[in-house]
Parts: sequence; structure tokens; C-alpha cells
Amino acid sequence: MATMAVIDFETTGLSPNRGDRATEVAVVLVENGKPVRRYQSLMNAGVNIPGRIQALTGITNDMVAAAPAASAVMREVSDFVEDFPLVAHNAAFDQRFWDAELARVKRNRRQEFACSMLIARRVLPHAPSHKLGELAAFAKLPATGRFHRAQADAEMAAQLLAYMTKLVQRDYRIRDVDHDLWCRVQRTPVGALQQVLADY
DNA sequence: TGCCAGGCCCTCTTTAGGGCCTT
Repeated sequence: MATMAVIDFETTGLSPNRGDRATEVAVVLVENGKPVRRYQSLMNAGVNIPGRIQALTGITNDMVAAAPAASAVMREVSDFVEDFPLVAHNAAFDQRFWDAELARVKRNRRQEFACSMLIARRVLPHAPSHKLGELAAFAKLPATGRFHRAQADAEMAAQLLAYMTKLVQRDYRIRDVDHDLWCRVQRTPVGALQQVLADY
């Protein structure tokens, strides 16, 4: 099975278009559902972190002030990710920050994102919520650390993906559940998974 | 203090509105 890169950003807010910046990034490279390499770093973008965000993530202005420059971290994590296809929970969010922070170091994204939240809505339609933490509890996944820290959330998203991989392998007898299949799943209309995967 | 964005998805829909997710 090809390698996938599960990524998570912590940021100062929701929108890079409104000046929000990344404060931490973590990537877990997974093969056959198992983590094989990890990258994590706080990053200093030289901007203030609002108090409510510091309370949410536990990442303070002092922590980020002592961290490497955002530009250096983005070059490093971009080299780490290479061309591996990306996965994130609510990937539209992480994709916006990945693209925006890469653009600041004159780089471009070279691969597609799959979204574990869109996949979970289809594979786990009866979960009470599709928040990462709620899905982790629903699937009884082992704890990875403090929620809303990049490393813990990337590890949890990787575990969730492995959990959903096993379900699809079991229910549809598809041996090689790869990134292309996940992209197909997230484009599948909600409720139509069985029809779409039955003949895969 | 409360809000901000953007895309998906459902419904009391499609000439729209609002909840869910991410920080």
C-alpha cells in the first residue's frame, strides 16, 4: 500500500484570507495503516495568538516566540511530505493553510487531499458526531495526547483512517484501500457508498 | 464580547437557509 501523509495544523484562526497563520504543524506518514515516520514543529509567524485560541490549543505566544520561523518550518515539512498524498480531518481547512503557508515560501502543493471527515460521514454515518474527538470515542481509538495539538490530532486522524480502512476492507472485500479510493469515497453521495464500492 | 471563512449536506430546497466541521 502506498504511503499517505496525515497532516494537522494549529492556527491563530479559521481563515488565512483574513490574516490567520499557522502556529504548529504535524505530519504522520502511514503505510498499511501504521505510522512509519513523524514530523512536528511549532512555528513562529510573528503574529499574536488570540486568547481564546491559546485556551483552545494550549499554544501560547511565548511558546511560538521560541519556535523556528514559519518559513523554515514550511520548507522542512514540505520536504518531509514530498509527493505523498495528503489526508486531514476537514481537509478543506488544512488545505487552505498548507497552500497559503507554502505560497509564502514560494512553493506549490503537488498532491491532492483526502478528507477523513467526509469519508467518515459516508463510512460511519451513524456516529453521533463527525468531530475528530467524537469519532475517536465512537470507534474506541486509543488516546494520542491533548486534543487540539497538531501531533495528537494527526495521530488520531491516522488511527481513524486505519479504522475506516479495516471496515471497508471487511464490508466490501477491497484489499487495497488507497488514497485514490478514499478520494472516490469522499466524492460518493452520502448514503450511496454500497452501490459505489460494491463493484470496485 | 462576539464575530469572522468556506465547503459540505440536509430540508420546511433548487430564485434558500442553517447546522456541521476545522482554529
